[in-house]
Amino acid sequence: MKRVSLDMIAKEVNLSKTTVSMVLNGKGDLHKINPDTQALILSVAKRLKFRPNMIARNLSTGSSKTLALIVPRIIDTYYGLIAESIEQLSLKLGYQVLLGTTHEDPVKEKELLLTFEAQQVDGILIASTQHNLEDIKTISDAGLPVVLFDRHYPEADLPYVVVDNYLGAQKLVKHLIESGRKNIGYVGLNLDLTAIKDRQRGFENAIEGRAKDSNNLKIVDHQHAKSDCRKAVEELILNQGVDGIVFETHYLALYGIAKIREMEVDYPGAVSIASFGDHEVFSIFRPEVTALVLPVEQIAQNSIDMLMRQIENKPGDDPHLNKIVEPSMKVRNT
Amino acid sequence: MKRVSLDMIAKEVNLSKTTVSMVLNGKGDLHKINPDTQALILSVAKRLKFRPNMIARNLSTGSSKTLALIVPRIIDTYYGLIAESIEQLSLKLGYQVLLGTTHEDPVKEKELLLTFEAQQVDGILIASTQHNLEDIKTISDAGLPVVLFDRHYPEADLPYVVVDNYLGAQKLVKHLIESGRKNIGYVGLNLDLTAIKDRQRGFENAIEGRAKDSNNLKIVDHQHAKSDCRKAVEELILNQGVDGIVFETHYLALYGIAKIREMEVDYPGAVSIASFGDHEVFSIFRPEVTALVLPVEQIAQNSIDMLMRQIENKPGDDPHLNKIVEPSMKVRNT
DNA sequence: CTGAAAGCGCTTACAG
DNA sequence: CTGAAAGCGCTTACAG
Repeated sequence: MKRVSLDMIAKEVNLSKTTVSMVLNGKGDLHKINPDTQALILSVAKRLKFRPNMIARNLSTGSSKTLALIVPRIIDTYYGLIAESIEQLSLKLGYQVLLGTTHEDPVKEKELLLTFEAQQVDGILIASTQHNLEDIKTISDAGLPVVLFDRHYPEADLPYVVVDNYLGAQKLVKHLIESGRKNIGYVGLNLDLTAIKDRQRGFENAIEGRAKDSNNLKIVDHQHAKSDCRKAVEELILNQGVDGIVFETHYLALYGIAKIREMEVDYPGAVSIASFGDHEVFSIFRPEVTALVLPVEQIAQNSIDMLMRQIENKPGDDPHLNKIVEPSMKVRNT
Repeated sequence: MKRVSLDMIAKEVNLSKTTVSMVLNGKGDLHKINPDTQALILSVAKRLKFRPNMIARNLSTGSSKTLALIVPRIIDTYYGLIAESIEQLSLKLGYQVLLGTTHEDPVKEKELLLTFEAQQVDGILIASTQHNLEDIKTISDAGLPVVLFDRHYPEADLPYVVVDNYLGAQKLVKHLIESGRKNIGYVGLNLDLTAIKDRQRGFENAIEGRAKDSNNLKIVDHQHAKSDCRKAVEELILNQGVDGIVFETHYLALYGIAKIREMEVDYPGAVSIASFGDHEVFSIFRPEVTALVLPVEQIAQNSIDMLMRQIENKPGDDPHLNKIVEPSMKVRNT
């Protein structure tokens, strides 16, 4: 594939690469290049369909104009939504985004981190498995901007943007209580993530004082989430007699709803539910499912902002960046 | 950020960059470099945590080792799944993937195409809006490998991998007929895509001979898919008295199911449904939803294969590549 | 207002 | 078995 280069244009117009480069980078006026010269260069570049070789430019400028985005999985619509936002925002700022998915595997995550570093990305946005602090630290210390989002390492001094999971869980419980529920259950995952623990703490704390029963808190194995969740729901309703259930994440809610529908219970009359995290089908279902919605655009925007601040970092400006974003209730019919 | 370069290693071991480069690229034996020398270089590189600057390598080799993936939207789980597969496969082959989403906007698509080309990607995988043949042609003719997937331009001579939509629609109808349905309706989108038209043709053809009524074929505006789909379902059931409905895509099925559930009909007893394209919730719903599943891994695998064949293209090997992949019925309870 | 030249960090054909 | 040197296609400090 023979592409037209700066050099070819320079020859065509009988000027130096320097001049051509300046003009084509919009620095013509800055360098006081003759307007006619500029017009000529521009027109020739257009005629020849010149597209600069970004690789060469990147090598020269030391910036690749690409960001890396690492998420557990892209088909999780929560991360999918964030990915879309980030892609849009990056593009607007002139950055491409490289995508990587870990499937919660720290080894895969480590590989991705190293590869992206080698690819000279200008920054990394990562929803980590939370089992790679070492590598992330190393990369960050080496001067490559990193922002943790959704998942962070509380013990580390790295920029992050996360949801207020504790508050979120409380909001869910509060909503159920206010709608008259007296005996609330919870179905959560056995994942070793701060986000998850915060949700469980939030639930336990909010439930305080009310018919509090540790059997109302069901933790299911994330490997067998579907069957275990169905079992948990059954127990909560049959044995614990709950009249409300909080699901720790959207897909647990999905599993739970299916189970409830099969059971002989008045739903959402006798058993009402609320999900931590929204899902596209929640507003399609009848009854529509009440959920705590996580502000994905805010997460994306803050993450990008934080990353850009680091990328454009003036030395001395060492911002201890972090942002805790507030989720909001979307009360629907359950 | 000061990184260690080939040069630093060369100085450290008192050898030339050439030798170091060869060894680090695993070509040591090929060039008969002394094994001890090799061992030394390797160990020093490791100690210094050398990571080659891919940008520099790319400029030198003329290959960026990155692929571009362009899809309408990543939160559509169908494309999400394909994206995940492609990402995995690419990584295995040593390619990173750059992501772009068009949201069905040809202008956005064109921008992405040009940017990726400038970024020197080694190949482009695209589920096109089907309104950019010119640009794709130009890029492909310039020698940049392109594979169209899911959406193709039938009039153009470009490599593609698509689903057999015509056959798929027929399978859906056949299934409904075989399960005793006599009066089948269809809800589709007003999109100007070959895939869509093939589905509608497939339906019409399969329904031939049976109580065929053009009012059984409802085309809804994709801008107001939700409300229009609900309306269509209502008409099909109330006015047309259908006992089975084929939905042209997973989200139409989602909308339709919600509507059916609200209506006073025996579902799936009196009205059974089947969806073109699977969705994660279909197996969670009770009853579980019958769907035609599109072989995403196959699509991903074939697309990558086709792209790689072009990338490694020996001149003279000008393969008219294309693959039509077969969808399969996943019969569940509806 | 414009250009010659060095440099970004690699790879590789050629030479010995 | 190893190295000097050119080259990939840009940018930019410096000079005039």
